[in-house]
Amino acid sequence: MERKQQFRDYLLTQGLKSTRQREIILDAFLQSGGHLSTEELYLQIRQQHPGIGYATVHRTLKLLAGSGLAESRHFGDRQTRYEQCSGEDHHDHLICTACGAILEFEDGDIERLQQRVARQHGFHILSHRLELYGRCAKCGPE
Amino acid sequence: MERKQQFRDYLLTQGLKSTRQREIILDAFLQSGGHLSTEELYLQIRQQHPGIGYATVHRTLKLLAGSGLAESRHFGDRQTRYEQCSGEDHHDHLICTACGAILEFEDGDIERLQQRVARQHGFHILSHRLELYGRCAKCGPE
DNA sequence: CTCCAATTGAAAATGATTGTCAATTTAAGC
DNA sequence: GCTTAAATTGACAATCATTTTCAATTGGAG
Repeated sequence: MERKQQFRDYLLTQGLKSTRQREIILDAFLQSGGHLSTEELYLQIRQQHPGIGYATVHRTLKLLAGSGLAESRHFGDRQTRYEQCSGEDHHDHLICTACGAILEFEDGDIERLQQRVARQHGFHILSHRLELYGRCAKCGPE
Repeated sequence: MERKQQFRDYLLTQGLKSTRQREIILDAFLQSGGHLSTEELYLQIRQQHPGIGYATVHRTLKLLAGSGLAESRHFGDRQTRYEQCSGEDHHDHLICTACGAILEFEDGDIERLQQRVARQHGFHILSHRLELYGRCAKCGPE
């Protein structure tokens, strides 16, 4: 799988080593679908691999972020969450305050308007974060 | 001043009391301009009022958020920041990754597109957060 | 295979935030 | 103004997520 090779390449270029634990954590992360906190991933991995420590999961997630396979995000709560990212296409989030569901979306029109705002203020945008909080269709408007 | 009365009213409706400390903290907060962390406000207040404790500043900021005078925000770092808010008009942020400057802006067009996105996904938006990270005019494009 | 550097896992350290509690202060009722 | 119950304060401890430490282990280049 290409993702796994991308991670190994990243480790090589940084003078780091491939380990059994890092492979396991990478697998679990890729299978998980995204938006997991360190703790959630740790608990999940522990079921199959009780020997792997919290610190190792934490450190590996930071490596994944460095390699471009993961991106760290902070939503309302205090936990850092990591999501898979394909590398180029950016997306934003709809977050249901009732059930905690996280939906992703992209909107080129909004991005264009962001550029316009930045221009008006002499800014050069490097990245952005857009999160819409509310209630999803399932949970109803109130 | 109307703001100060708004806070006193809020305390009354909640069965809470006006105190010397809360007045001092409110004054300092209103004068500060906004985007302060608890620690920054605490350090500033301590210069004039060494007796006021960190916990009291922290608790009062939460009250201010409850009263609608302040809003808590999380930018990249782990600290909670509080900013003044007039109550109704929402604004978003341009954040310079070089010098840390925080600019505010409003853009009705973007808000309208956000509503469109929400509609498309069956969401009912209650609030949102939009932050544009980049380099400000002073710091230059790179 | 050897060896050095990187890695691991357990535990401790950190940093922001929140809780505890005895002493104090507020404000409502007299 | 005085009394009193309840809220508040401030110092300190507890908590929670995250990060570091360190001795033991492991990876992989030579």
